[in-house]
Amino acid sequence: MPNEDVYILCYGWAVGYVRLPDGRRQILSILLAGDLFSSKLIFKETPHFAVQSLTDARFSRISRADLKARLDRNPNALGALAKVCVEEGTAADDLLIDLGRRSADERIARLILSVTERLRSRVVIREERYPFPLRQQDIADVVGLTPVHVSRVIKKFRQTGLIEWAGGSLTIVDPVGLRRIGLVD
Amino acid sequence: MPNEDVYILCYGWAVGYVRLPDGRRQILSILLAGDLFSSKLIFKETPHFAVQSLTDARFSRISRADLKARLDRNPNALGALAKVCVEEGTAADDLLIDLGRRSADERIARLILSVTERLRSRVVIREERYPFPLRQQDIADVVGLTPVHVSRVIKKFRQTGLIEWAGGSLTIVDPVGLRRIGLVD
DNA sequence: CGATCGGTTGATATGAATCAACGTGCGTGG
DNA sequence: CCACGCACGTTGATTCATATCAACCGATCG
Repeated sequence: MPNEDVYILCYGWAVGYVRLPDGRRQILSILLAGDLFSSKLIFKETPHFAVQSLTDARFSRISRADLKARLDRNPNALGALAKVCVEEGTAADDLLIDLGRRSADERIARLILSVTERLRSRVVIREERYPFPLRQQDIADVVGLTPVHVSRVIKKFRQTGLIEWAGGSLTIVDPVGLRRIGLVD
Repeated sequence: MPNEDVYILCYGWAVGYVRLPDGRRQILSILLAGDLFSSKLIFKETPHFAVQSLTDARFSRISRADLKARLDRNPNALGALAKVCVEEGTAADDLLIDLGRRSADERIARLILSVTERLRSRVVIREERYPFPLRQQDIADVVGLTPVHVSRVIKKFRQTGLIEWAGGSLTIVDPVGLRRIGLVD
């Protein structure tokens, strides 16, 4: 159904996803505090995906009409919006390349790297330890794999001393090694 | 390098793609006459992908500064641009779902359906026969498969009487059957 | 007329999925 | 406080979809 409003995640983690009728799920984006659910929804009343929180979360609602009015009045707000759109688009393109052309190891390494990178630009990180509330099922649904395969890859990453991950918090033990796997580009 | 201009495909077919250093290629979008190379490039000087034509093609160049000026002056042009951005974004999301969660058969059926759908809205089609200049390698690079696997799937589609395809032109013999494979959503 | 390009085909290999069992922590209700 | 159920992760065995390798074919073109 059409929706009058547009949402921003204020606190916590969430994902934007699509579920097919037979149960398959694809996560389109991982949302962190400060993210619009999608810039597309500013101009599109009927969303083509759903949003679900992974942690306690808060979001705020903005009336689309208000937002547009403010955009018209404030010309440099437009530039900011454009920037958000571009970032969202290139993130989608990056994920496309991952899903189309990269191996499971590469995809998961890159997911970890990209999320920690985004995290680092927003919150204070102490000694390479990041909050990481994604379940393995969620990771699987981002990178197009099975949760059991994700489990095996993560196990390998742990055993080779690349990462530590327990209780929703992650530390990258060997950033160089992880980048060697993920940063083919 | 930064680029002052922005391009529109006027005639022919092209693809926007990324090539990884080891040769792997992922096509991000199939461009038809009338398409912007990418709406992202209006606000972003350094493109993150390359474009290559599949047929004879013509494109026209527009200065980014001019375009922005025109956009400022003409408020309902902004709406048109927004629409293009949204369409581009949802197309990317659709492909993401394909690559992450759908089988080879589904992906290829959907690719055929989506391209013919776009084609139908722009040119006159006679008796379900479409121009289709993609090579199997190109199809493979869109849907994240190998050209030889694409060949096998196409063979199956031909043998089961779904499509005919030869000499760069395609006809959908059994649209219902093709949609039954591809339209799980 | 050989060379190249795109496609086809068969044999084989392999990455990831599937199926199934088990473990472990945790919240909840008795 | 215990017992149960549930969610999540792990592990092993097996299967399956797709990749890889290699040969060949037909059309096109210089």
